[in-house]
Amino acid sequence: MIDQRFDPKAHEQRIYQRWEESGCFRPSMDTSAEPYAIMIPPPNVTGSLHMGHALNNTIQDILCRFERMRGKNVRWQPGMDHAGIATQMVVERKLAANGNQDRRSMGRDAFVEKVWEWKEESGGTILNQLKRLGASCDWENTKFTLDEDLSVAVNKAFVDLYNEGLIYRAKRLVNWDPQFQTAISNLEVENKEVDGHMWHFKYPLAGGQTYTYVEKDADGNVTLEETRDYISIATTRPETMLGDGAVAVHPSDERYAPIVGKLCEIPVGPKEFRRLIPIITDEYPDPEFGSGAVKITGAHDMNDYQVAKRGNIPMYALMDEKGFMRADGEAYAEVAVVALRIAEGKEDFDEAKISAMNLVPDQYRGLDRFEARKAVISDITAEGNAVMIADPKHKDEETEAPLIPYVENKKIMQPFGDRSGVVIEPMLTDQWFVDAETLAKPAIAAVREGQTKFVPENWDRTFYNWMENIEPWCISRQLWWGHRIPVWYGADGEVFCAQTLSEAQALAGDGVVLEQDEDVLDTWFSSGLWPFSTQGWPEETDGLKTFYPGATLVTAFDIIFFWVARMMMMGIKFMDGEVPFKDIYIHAIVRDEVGKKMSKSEGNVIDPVDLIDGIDADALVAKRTTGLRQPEKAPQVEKSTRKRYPKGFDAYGADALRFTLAAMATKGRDINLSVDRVAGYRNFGSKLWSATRFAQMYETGFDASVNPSSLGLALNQWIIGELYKCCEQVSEAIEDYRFNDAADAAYHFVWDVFCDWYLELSKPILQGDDGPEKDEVKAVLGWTLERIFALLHPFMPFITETLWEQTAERSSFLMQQKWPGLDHGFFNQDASDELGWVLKTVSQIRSVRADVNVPAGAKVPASLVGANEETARRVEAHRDVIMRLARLEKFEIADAAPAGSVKTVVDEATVVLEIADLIDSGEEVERLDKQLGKLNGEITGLEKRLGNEAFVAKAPPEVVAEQRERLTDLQGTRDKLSLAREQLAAI
RNA sequence: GGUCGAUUAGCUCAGUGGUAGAGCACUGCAUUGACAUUGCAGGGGUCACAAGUUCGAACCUUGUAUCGACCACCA
Repeated sequence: MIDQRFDPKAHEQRIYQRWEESGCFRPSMDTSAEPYAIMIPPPNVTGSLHMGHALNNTIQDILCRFERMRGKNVRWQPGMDHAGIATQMVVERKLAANGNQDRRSMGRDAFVEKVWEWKEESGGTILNQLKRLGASCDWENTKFTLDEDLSVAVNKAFVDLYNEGLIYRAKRLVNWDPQFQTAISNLEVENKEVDGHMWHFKYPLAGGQTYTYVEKDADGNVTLEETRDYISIATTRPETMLGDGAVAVHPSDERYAPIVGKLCEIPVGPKEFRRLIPIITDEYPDPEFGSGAVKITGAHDMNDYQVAKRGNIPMYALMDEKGFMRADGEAYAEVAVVALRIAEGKEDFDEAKISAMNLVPDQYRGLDRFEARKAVISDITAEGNAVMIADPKHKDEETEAPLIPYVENKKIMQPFGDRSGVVIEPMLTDQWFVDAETLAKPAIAAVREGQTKFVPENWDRTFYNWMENIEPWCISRQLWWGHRIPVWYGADGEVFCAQTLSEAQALAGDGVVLEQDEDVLDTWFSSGLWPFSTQGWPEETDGLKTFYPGATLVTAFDIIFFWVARMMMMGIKFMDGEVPFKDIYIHAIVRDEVGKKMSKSEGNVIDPVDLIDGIDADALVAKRTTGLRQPEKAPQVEKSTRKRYPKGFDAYGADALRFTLAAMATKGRDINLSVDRVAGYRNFGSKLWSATRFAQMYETGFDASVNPSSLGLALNQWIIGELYKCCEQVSEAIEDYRFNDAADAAYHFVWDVFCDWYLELSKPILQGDDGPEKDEVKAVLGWTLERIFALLHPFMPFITETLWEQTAERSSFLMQQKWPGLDHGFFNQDASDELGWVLKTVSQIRSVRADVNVPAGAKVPASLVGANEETARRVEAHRDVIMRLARLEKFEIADAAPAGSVKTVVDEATVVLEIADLIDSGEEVERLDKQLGKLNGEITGLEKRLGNEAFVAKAPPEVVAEQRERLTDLQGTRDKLSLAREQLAAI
């Protein structure tokens, strides 16, 4: 006999170890079996399991276990991502904490060695957490993106793309992270709205020239006309004025037509060396916005960069890699003179010359960019070059309002590094790029042609939208942790791209001294190769042949661009045009139960491991309040956590968590995770456990063989039919990625049908005399339970495997058994009708008893009036069990009902409870009236519909017939009930 | 500005044109034998709003309102 309850802690890890040791997670490599592969989205080596991972991996595990049981050759490919920036950050912080070391003083090799040490010691806890969840990955084939074989793949991919011209080096404006001092891709930049200011400054015209500035309204009437010796500019980033190369206005802007082509002065820096820049036209400025004139700082703004390129405007870089104003090069006085000659067209320039020029005036050199901003603003204002307006604070006063500098407070979008959280600075630097546009085309086509399908399909719009507007992908990072770019330079900068140093040397020729590029590749470059690099590419391995393309990619939408798109591009490119996976299942983001994103700063994170192992309230609060960025938030977090989870979390176990996630995994977008539901599904596991215990009490034969088509009892035929129906529903739902439907179908069958009905119905037989009927029920009971174990196994692997193990001597694991319902579909309509009638009869009698307040324990005499032959037969067959479940003293066929009894109609017959003395006839009339009212409402509706000629003519005939039949049934019921009511009222 | 989505029971959510559903919560009853992590019964919804298509709309179309996500943005 199994224990009274299932204790997850006693079994989960033990069972997992047994599975792993026996090699159950390895692919069968059975050549006759259909291959089935899922590539895990490799978690960061620094990562630890969060709810998103738990959902993601539960879904993958359900698919893998399901397909494995269906006989497929399954590889769930696990591994980890080296996560360049994140990992380097972790280790750098750790070094700083332990003795103030920094990577630059250590040197590259020593630092990288440290990271490896850290990886071996602390990296990859997430993989062990996945095991706690029950993930059936092929662990023996675990890969890491920096493994030697994967690095070979990375180098080959790079070299091939380079040789085809799809990777190139260029000087471009890229997103620069001043904290990590590296370029990052567009995707790693998060644009956030922040409170900002827009300053308005005057750029004086060269040589004191003036012009007539005219503003007109929509009808062409002059609203302002004045003589100006300046052009007004608005900016949110005054410090970049130092690098302006021009002022641009729209070609159609009449206000500035008189001064286009003239020079104006940047009103900052030493007076005697003021730089002059040309006023040019470009389509970019919006005449409606600000003053209509835009300062062009090609080296520090993405839009200005385009304008500068079009107009051949020099792009002066102002900052160093830390985001400080440059302090290198010649003194400002000397450089400014050169810049003036360039602006006047008197001196030629090229890229190298411009980038060597440091146009930061001496007094700003070395300042942090935000300090420099303050200084620039105050200097310009002091000199009187700020645009002034009347102070709005004084607008109601009679005296003239004093003038103040024109500074607008407004929300501006600012780019932040998604890892560092600091403001990103566009910087002109040499970087490596992938020609993403070329690679994207076949990937777009593959989705359009249906070689790869998004599930739910509307995500393809998001995919197209991004892929069709894709920009060159910046793949070089100024980091040390990652795949070093396989490019070597000769002494004169000649480029040799090759997979190894010796190959590069061969290209360069003997004796040439080669230096390898210092940069590493974007982590996503190697992740993009994951579906084939993990299977041995570029070697033609069995793994590659068998498991490429994979079946399904399971991931969240926030990674479609980062990863999915790149795998599509790379997979098609390197695997002869074949897509890396057939389906892309995009699942929801897990939020807290009120729909808030889980975040450390909100203190609402639910750690999956806490739900599995349990955590008490104090520990939970402590966990949620430590590490908050805003300490003032902590007390609130503590309060809300204690209120919501006064007892912390029970140890619900992995199965309950998995089942919850599956049941909530609809094809919508968000999952609001409620701990109550986890508790509910933990109870479901207990229910199954105790049902098994029940079976054991009657010495049920587990491991028995049952032939569904040669059973004697309708009860058994019925439950097996229901089981198969359920198996089919679950299979179809999983195939269709409707995990919630699959979980619901299984839950409903096990609890509502099997436990609540089958077990109750079987009790009289199990507790009765020995004989063939009892033997059959015992066999079917055990057999059905075993199929239930199998059916639930993909969702609840631990408890089902434990039950399997503990109910009989087993020669193999449950996870290796056949998926139920494959071989013999069995459904007996007669048995289904018959048991349907039993269930209906019992339920209705129970309902009536409760309605008229018959004491729950009282046994009442009952009879059935108007039963046809078949019903009479059913009464004989099921009398015992009906009497037991409905608590009847007798249940007999009768010709007429005794007066004053309580009645309910089941199909053609009327059940009569002979309890006139127990009840108040007035209340009973009321009850019947209520039911009749409901019935009449429905009948009226149906009659109206069926009376509508258009309905009868146009609706499908089967629908009309169905409604007719329903109407007849309802009318029959109504007639019987109203007869009962009249009899009762007559007393 | 572009794109996608949501609005159904007190709460969290299913529901692809034909009788409005689940879990939790709530109410009443039930305690020796599988299970109180339980059982039985019950209350509770104008499916955001409006118009349209249709014999018939929670579902299709259009519009409105509110909320959300992503992308791109005005110096």
